[in-house]
Parts: sequence; structure tokens; C-alpha cells
Amino acid sequence: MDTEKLAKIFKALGHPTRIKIVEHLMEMDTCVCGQIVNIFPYSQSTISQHLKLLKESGIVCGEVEGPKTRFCVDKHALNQVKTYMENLK
Amino acid sequence: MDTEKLAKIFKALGHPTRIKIVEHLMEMDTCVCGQIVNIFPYSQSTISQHLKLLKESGIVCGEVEGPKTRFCVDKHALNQVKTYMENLK
DNA sequence: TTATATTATCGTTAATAGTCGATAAGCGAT
DNA sequence: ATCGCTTATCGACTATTAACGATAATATAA
Repeated sequence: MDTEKLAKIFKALGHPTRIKIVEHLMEMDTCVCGQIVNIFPYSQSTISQHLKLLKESGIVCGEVEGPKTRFCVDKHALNQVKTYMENLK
Repeated sequence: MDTEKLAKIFKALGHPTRIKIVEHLMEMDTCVCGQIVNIFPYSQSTISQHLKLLKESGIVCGEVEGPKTRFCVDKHALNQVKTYMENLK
């Protein structure tokens, strides 16, 4: 994974709310936007924006499911980041 | 490591130049600011600013050594991040 | 087809980040 | 004490981010 891509993911993770969103996605496996909105004291638009950033970085993916959008952590991307960290020595 | 702290480190790593600085510090073990300036196409003040951010996040530490400042990766902080990544499942 | 539920986007505002050149501050050598 | 080297900080500028409410878009249900 090249540095640019990696930096984008780190940047996406560089906000407490987005870290918590990712953790929640890991626990729940998948989540719909509304479920995430419910657990944070932020507006729907703010959470949607955070999800957009996470998606654009590649660490999260989302697929439309009727009127909803279902998000989950991209395990492949996550593993690449994990591998990078492990090899950082 | 709490979420705020973690987010700060991820944020610090969320820029290609800063990732490369950290990689360089890992390779060289320690580096003085000027050595890092030499390998990037940015001004001394810009690199100094990046180093400051890295230091403030806790992923890098620097100690004054005469007129120079010697930087290195904080292995303890790095290990905490590594552990976090490993446990993210 | 109209209403409802869900999510995304737009427009705005305030704050933060990235970069530079210029300058200040520190130490060591002369 | 001053000069030179190294690093940090300041001020400026532009760009990006974070947050909100309002609105648009889309799909399902009635």
C-alpha cells in the first residue's frame, strides 16, 4: 500500500468520532447510517460526512440497501494497514 | 490508550510527508532536523512544523543536543498503536 | 402517486492545517 | 562578545475540516 493511500486512511482515523465509528462497525459487523447516528451526539449530516470520509479513504465500504446504506469495515484495507504497522520496525 | 490520544497519533500520521519522516526515523534510528530537511522538497520551517506535530501527538520524541535537536520514534507509543491495531477485530 | 423513512448533499461558519519566508533563540567556536 | 550553525516560532496566505440546518434524492409502503 503506497504512502498516499496509507496517509488517507490514517487521516480518516485521525478523529475520535471516526475511530469510534470504525470500532462500532467492527463490533456490529455491519451498520446502517441511522444506527450510527443514534449512538453519537451529532447530527445526521455530520455522521454522514464522517462516513463519507471513511469511505473515501477506503477503510470503510458501504452499499445501498433500499433506502438505507449499509456500512462495514473493509477488512482487506484494514489488513493492509495492520501489515504495514507490523512491518514498521 | 484512549481514543483521543489514538486519534491524535493517527492524525499525525495522516500526511504522506509525516509518514515518510517516521519511516526515515525508523530506518536511521535517530535523526537531526537538518538531515530530514535534506531529504524532502520542503522548507526547513515546514519540516520543523511536521516534526512538531509528530512530537505533540506522542509518536515521536526529540531531545535537544547542543544546537541541534535529535528526533526518534517513541517505541512505546508505537507499540501501543500496534497493539491497538492487532486487537481491532 | 403520494407520503414516509433514510441518507446524501449543499451552503454556511468557525476552526485548523499546510506552506512559505523572515526572524528569533540557542549553543559552540572563535 | 560576536559569529555561524541549527532549529523553532511568527505572520501571512490559502486550503481543508468539522459542524450544523435545510434541502434534495431515493426507495418502500400505503
